Amino acid sequence: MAVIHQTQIRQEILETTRKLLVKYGYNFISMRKIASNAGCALGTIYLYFDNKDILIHSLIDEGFEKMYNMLLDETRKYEQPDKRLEVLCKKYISFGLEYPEYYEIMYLLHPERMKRYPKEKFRRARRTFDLVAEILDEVAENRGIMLKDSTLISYSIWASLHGVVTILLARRLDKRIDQNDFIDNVVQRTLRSVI
Amino acid sequence: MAVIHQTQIRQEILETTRKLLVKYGYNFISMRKIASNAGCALGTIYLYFDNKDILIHSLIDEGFEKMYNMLLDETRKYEQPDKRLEVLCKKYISFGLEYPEYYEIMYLLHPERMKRYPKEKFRRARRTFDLVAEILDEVAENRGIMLKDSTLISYSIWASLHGVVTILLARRLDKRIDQNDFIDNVVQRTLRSVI
Amino acid sequence: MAVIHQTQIRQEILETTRKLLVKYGYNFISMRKIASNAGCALGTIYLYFDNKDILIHSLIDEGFEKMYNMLLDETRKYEQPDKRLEVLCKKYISFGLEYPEYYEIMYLLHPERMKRYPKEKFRRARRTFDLVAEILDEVAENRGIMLKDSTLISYSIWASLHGVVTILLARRLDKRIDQNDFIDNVVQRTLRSVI
Amino acid sequence: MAVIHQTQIRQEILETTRKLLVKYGYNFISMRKIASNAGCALGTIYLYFDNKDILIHSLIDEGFEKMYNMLLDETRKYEQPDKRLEVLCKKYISFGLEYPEYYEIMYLLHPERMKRYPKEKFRRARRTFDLVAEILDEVAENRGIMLKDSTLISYSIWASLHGVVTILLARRLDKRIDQNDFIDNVVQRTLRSVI
DNA sequence: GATGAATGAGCGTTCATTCAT
DNA sequence: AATGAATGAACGCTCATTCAT
Repeated sequence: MAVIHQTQIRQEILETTRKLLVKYGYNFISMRKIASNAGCALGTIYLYFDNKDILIHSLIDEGFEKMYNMLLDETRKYEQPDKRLEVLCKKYISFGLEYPEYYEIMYLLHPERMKRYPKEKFRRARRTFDLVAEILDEVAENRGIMLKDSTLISYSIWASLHGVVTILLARRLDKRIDQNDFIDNVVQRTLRSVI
Repeated sequence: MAVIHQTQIRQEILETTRKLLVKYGYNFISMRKIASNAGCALGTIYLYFDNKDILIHSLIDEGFEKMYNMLLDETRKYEQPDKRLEVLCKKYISFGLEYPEYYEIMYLLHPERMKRYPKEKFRRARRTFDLVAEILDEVAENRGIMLKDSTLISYSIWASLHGVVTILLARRLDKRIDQNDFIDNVVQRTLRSVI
Repeated sequence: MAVIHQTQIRQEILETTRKLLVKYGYNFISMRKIASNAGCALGTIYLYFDNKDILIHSLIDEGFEKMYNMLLDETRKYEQPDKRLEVLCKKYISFGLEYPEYYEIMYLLHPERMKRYPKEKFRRARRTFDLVAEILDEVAENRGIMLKDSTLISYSIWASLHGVVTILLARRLDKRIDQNDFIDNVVQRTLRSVI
Repeated sequence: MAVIHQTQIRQEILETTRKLLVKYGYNFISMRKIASNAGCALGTIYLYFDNKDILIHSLIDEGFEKMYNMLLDETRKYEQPDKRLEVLCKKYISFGLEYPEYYEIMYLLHPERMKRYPKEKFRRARRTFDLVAEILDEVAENRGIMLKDSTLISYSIWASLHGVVTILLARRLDKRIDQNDFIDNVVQRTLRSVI
């Protein structure tokens, strides 16, 4: 019972933090605001998270988990390798745009500046690349060719997708350009260039 | 003499800010840290910059100027359009890696933190895209085709290059992958996919 | 227990602020001086008062309340209208001299510094004038005359009383003149001139 | 020549300070603003005034001088004692309203809080009261009575007039009351009550 | 386990004053 | 005599963290 209760408060804190993160951004959330929005006392947060960094890190973990599951679910819907790769790219971008709060803390914070974040946790992020690499191998096999280094290409593809997301999240796309055209162009270029 | 001295301190403040930006990131620099690292009093900064935003904006301006000049100089060395596009891409990435402090504030700062930034200054940023679009038109002309929208493609290319830079600056590239291979792969994919 | 403790610190802050107001005046008190004199941390003040203005406003409220009650209590002791008016005048002055800290912020603060003061609270201040007007009407009725405008005369009387208080608080009365003679003279002139 | 020049800058500084005082109020003027508005360097002010307080004090001196001269000029226009007293009262109030910047520093600053102000300078202020007392004596003589203490009555009258000015400067007069009616009522009450 | 009052370092900014030139 | 760059204490305020209850 007690354990269940603990988990409930913990989850409530995490969810509230996520909501505040999307609403106000990383720099404008405070432990006070989190506590009052989560409906618990300020001190209570510290029972579940040693400090603010660790709370944020927990969200990062959640984010990697959520993204991986979403990409996996989406790609499972299709069988054709090229199609699987296409939906993977599109879903990656839409995840970033749909969950900017996750995306920001997952990919925009410098690991070196997050001194208290255990670096081995970033390994969890790697699962996403393994998924891309896997699908790339399928694509290659399907096309009857050999990919020299599907991991390298995975990261290369990621660069383009990540570029799209960060540009859009930072609202740096020129107003004269349609967001969907922009996304489509990058995705098509990316698919076209994979050999 | 006095003027030289003025410029020295002003430059010292700008350089210190740049260094601290690399080291700690935008969110964790303060006027106090800048002052103490620059070896001047807190109030002295305000003799040269009206407020923190304007100090940062001065760096942004410098960054846009520097980047544009570097890209222009580099592309001028070559005549062949495809070559010009290639060195443009490579130089863009190397600028980002060489001047991370500029790159961060130029392209990663959230618009909400740029509220005080005079909008007309963003035009300076656009010059880079104009340069890309211009070279793209040359490439198309050279290949005897018409580009429907070189501006859209400029931004699309930018997304890939920007993705590379941000991944590398955030130290998110898997250690098993060679940084130069990564850069080359993205650049080659990018060039290959431009039609 | 906790509540009592809360109230104690809150009261300590209010009292300290009052003392510092007398000693240094509105312009030279700071949250830091208040905190150190109240024996608490700077941040603690903000647990009880959202900002400096609200802290001052709380004192203003207290002052209006206290003054009104004192005047009401004093005038209730007497029945004869002229006597009631006389004690009202004298009590007004003695309130000002006894609680200079209240008086200063109640009546000497510039409107520009009161911008955050909720305007409806000024109504509380008006109760004092209503009391004067009321007694003036009694005086007139008692003398068998009609006062054309008891509100105007209330403010006119106030001017004289306020003048006395501010002169004495600013220590501007010539040393050769006895303070009590001064007060008596103004009060007698005031009473005599009311028709 | 040099002396004349000195005096010119000194006067420019004093005038600028006065203007800024009326425009922004005592708390919002700074030595920097004074210097830039006076068209001299910041350091130059310190050649003529040891510190900010002394600069303000010089203005106080000017104010007392100016007020005395204005009251003297005005009362000299008339011969009839009661009339002379009336215009004295009215001029006093109109001086306060016309030169709020002077009035504020002359009469609203606590001498104790102006630690560096030489107290003997306040004696200059006394000339005004001497003028009132003088006219009061004329009034009494004219009416064929003896004033027991014209100095006391001078201060008593002053209290009423000072009350009017401070209420109006602090914008504390009820909006429903006409300012001129208010002034007239106090002046008439004051004149009527002088015996 | 849960609370929330209390802390104090830190923030961006202002400003009277000093002093080398 | 005149300058203005430089200083550093002070301001109002925020916030992560601690700890007695």
